[in-house]
Amino acid sequence: MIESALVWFRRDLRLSDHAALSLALHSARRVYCVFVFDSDILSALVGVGQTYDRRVEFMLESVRALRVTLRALNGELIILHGKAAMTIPSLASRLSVDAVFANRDYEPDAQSRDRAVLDALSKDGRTLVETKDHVIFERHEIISTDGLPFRRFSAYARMWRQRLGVDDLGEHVVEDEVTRWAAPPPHLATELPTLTQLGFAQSNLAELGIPIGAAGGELLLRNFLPRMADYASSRDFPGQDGTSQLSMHIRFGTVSIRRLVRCARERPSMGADAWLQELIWREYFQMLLAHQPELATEPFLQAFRGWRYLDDAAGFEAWCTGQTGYPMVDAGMRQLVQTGFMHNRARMVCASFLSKHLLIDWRLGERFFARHLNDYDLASNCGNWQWAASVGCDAQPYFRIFNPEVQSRRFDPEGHYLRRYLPELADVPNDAVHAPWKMSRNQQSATRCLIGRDYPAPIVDHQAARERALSALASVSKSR
DNA sequence: TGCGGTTTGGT
DNA sequence: CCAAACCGC
Repeated sequence: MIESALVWFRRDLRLSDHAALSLALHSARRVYCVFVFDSDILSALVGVGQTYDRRVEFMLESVRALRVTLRALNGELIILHGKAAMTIPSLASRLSVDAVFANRDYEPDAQSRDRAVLDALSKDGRTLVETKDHVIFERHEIISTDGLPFRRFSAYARMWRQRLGVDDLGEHVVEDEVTRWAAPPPHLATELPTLTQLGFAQSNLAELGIPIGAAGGELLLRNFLPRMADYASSRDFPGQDGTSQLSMHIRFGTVSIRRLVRCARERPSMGADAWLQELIWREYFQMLLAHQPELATEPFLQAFRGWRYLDDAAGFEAWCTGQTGYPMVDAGMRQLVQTGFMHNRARMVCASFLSKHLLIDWRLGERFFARHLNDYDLASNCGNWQWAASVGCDAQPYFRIFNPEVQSRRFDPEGHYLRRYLPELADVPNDAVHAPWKMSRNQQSATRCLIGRDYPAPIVDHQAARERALSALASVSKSR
């Protein structure tokens, strides 16, 4: 038992089932809690010209909620704004704690930050205790018999499921040790910065009605549980409420991943199984990136490293603004920019369109998603973009090219999703809404959707773009 | 979570 | 003759 500990909250903004907090409370007589608005991360966002960011607001409000919950248990949350690599060691020193506890973060930038924190702490004889919390299995726990990471998701998922036992899902209880909180010295800040102080303007997050904080995550989970059995069939339809809506909460740790897996296992069904499979995909990509940090910017397949994509500024602009002329692509992109979310079916179609139909570098698309996605996660985003671009680990075969019109007909037959984000298609009937360019001029007038005026003509012809992509990708694939 | 061709098994 | 299954890119 050590005398005192500091728990550093990062992307784990909850109190329940929290590995680092639980371990600290069971190891130290006095426990302090801190959250740092990391100026390195925030200024990087501002540096690329962001004036608003829904995630910063989500984080701010979730930290506020965390502080409320802590105070209700007679605890307190120290709140700092600065470079975490410097403020954490200096806070540890001011509080004279024996150790800092944090849940391990596997992203390359977080790894180097945490190494710097560890170095600084060690110089003063302190330690950084890192715990497993964000995943069920870390990168060395699920590997093939040759000691290397699995290159096929199916093999990885099979072992993941075989290995899973009750011990892996145990709750990291904190509620039984709430008497151990230490009151921070009065001169330490416990006030939240304002959005303006953090350097951001207000976004439309409040209008979107996304439940925030650990209570918000719990609310969404309870909303999903009765729908979970239908997940396998309903998740593919972007016009339906079939997905869990939990991705942002998984990203910020306002819900525990162990709790989610427990929920899936306690309610066996096709839907629960399909949902668990998606959670395993997440861990697969986390594991891959942890093994190979360069996958954040380089494709897994060597043959595509240094591959020259097309330089098509106009095409990229049309894609970003949802003006490609393909309704499923445009609806997805406009949903992304307007709400910070995009249904997964649309993500696949949009990613495929950029990398195959336009032959634009998947990294440009990855960066655009990074800028806008509320649930943005480096490992999942890079992994899925590489999958869609057919340059990744266990990627989609290069010859499988989504037809945006067919995807639209199959997964949004009534056009509900399309019309929600494309008001110019409001009067276009179902049989034409997936391919409005096929309407006659008379039909265009009658439905108040003149192609080229109210809604763009397709910027590329599907058939021609498909053949161009096939020959370009085939030449690379054959050369390796 | 492709597409366009051929095979197959039913009528 | 039809549609589902199957095959290779």
